[in-house]
Amino acid sequence: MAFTSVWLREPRKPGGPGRSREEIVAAAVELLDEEGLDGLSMRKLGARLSAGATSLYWYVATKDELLELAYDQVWGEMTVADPDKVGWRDAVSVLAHSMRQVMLRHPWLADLLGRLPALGPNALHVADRMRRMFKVAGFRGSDVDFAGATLTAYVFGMTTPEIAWNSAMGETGDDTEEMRATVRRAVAEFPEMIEGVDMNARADPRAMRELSFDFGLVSVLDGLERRLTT
Amino acid sequence: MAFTSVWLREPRKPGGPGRSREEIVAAAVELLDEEGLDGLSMRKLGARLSAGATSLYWYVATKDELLELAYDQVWGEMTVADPDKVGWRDAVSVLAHSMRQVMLRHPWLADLLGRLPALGPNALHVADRMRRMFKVAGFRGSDVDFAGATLTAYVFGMTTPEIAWNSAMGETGDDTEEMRATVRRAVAEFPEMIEGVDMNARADPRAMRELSFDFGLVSVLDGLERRLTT
DNA sequence: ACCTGAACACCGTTCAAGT
DNA sequence: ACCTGAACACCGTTCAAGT
Repeated sequence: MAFTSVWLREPRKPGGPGRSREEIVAAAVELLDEEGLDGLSMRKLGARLSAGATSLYWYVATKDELLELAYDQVWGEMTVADPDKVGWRDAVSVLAHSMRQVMLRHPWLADLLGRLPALGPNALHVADRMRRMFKVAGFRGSDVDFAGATLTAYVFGMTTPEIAWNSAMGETGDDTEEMRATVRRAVAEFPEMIEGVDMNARADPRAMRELSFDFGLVSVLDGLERRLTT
Repeated sequence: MAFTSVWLREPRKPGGPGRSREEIVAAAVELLDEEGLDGLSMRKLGARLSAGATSLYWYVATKDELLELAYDQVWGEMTVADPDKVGWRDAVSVLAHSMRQVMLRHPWLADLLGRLPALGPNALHVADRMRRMFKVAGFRGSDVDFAGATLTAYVFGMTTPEIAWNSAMGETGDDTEEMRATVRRAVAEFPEMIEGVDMNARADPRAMRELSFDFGLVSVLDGLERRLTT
């Protein structure tokens, strides 16, 4: 009914007997990394902690709360540089690359971003530092938020399809050759698309994605920088 | 095992007795619009077509195939302008706004983007035309794809959180006042964030999101344009 | 060719009951 | 304070059987 989040209510007092929140979250992240979002069920997580499936409900009101916790946990892996030392453009750039790497390391993140509120301490810390970066750059007022939203939208939007591609490939094995043939067939009636598929035929897809990410990131940063000079 | 998609195999010959694929897809989109991704189950969709839950498996191999069909269906709602007539920047801009509107109209799209392959005719048509736009702009080689990826990443990444916000608000009712208070509490230790929350306190959130989207879109377009002048 | 119902192996969550 | 098992109301998908 009301807007809720794990972070908006008091947690169980830690330090008692029984499992700790950290233990549970760590196990959840493990399971998510191994089996993906669909692989995480309360029963499986319970088993991994050698507990009954429903014991978890003592620590967590709902599965979504558990996901919020796991979510914030990995936000802690982001690298935030100090814009006063390295300059805002480098700081933002490092953060963007770091966000991408964390997402690639935890592919289930893509499914959660934008679906869950990001009010955990780690997520807030990153957001706080990012605001700082754009203020150092010279943005003022709402533009600070707009710039931040633009940057994260880009990174998130660029990395999500990359993850999907990875996992599609992971399941298929690396028969890139055969699948390119089928894609070419699907694309047969679209002249521009044929050109695109053919052009990328002999490129290394992994390297290509790095190039693409950097191309877009530079574009976004240039475009943001332009907002400052008027 | 192998990489699959509805679009890569022959459909049931249409025109026979029984339900048509269009009928089923239309019902699926309806149900998705009304109840969201979690609201669509094979049983509910079957009921809506006054059929047994499992009858659908005659037309569709799996639920994901059904989603692929619904997915491509709404790609058909995108507005694609002719860059030779209106210029590449306007054409891209119109497409970007259109993508956002379609996503807001079908919030479940956000959950599917990047999760499913987009090999349907409507999605390919849009991609084809977008490639055209960036070629008219002057991009060559892989840069055409990079520019397209950047643009769609931005729109997708920007609109996904907007949808999440909308649905969170939809469930809560519009007690924006109370929830801003709780957010402020969560954010208490992060000085930059406090400023951000306070600043936006009396702004109309809906108008704010339009502004934010346009700010970012102009930035992305400026940044892309800059790639052309070197 | 098309549709059905029963069945299988799962889910998240509640709750009374145990220690 | 913490944990359990049984139970409820769901899932997607398979398959033998019907018309």
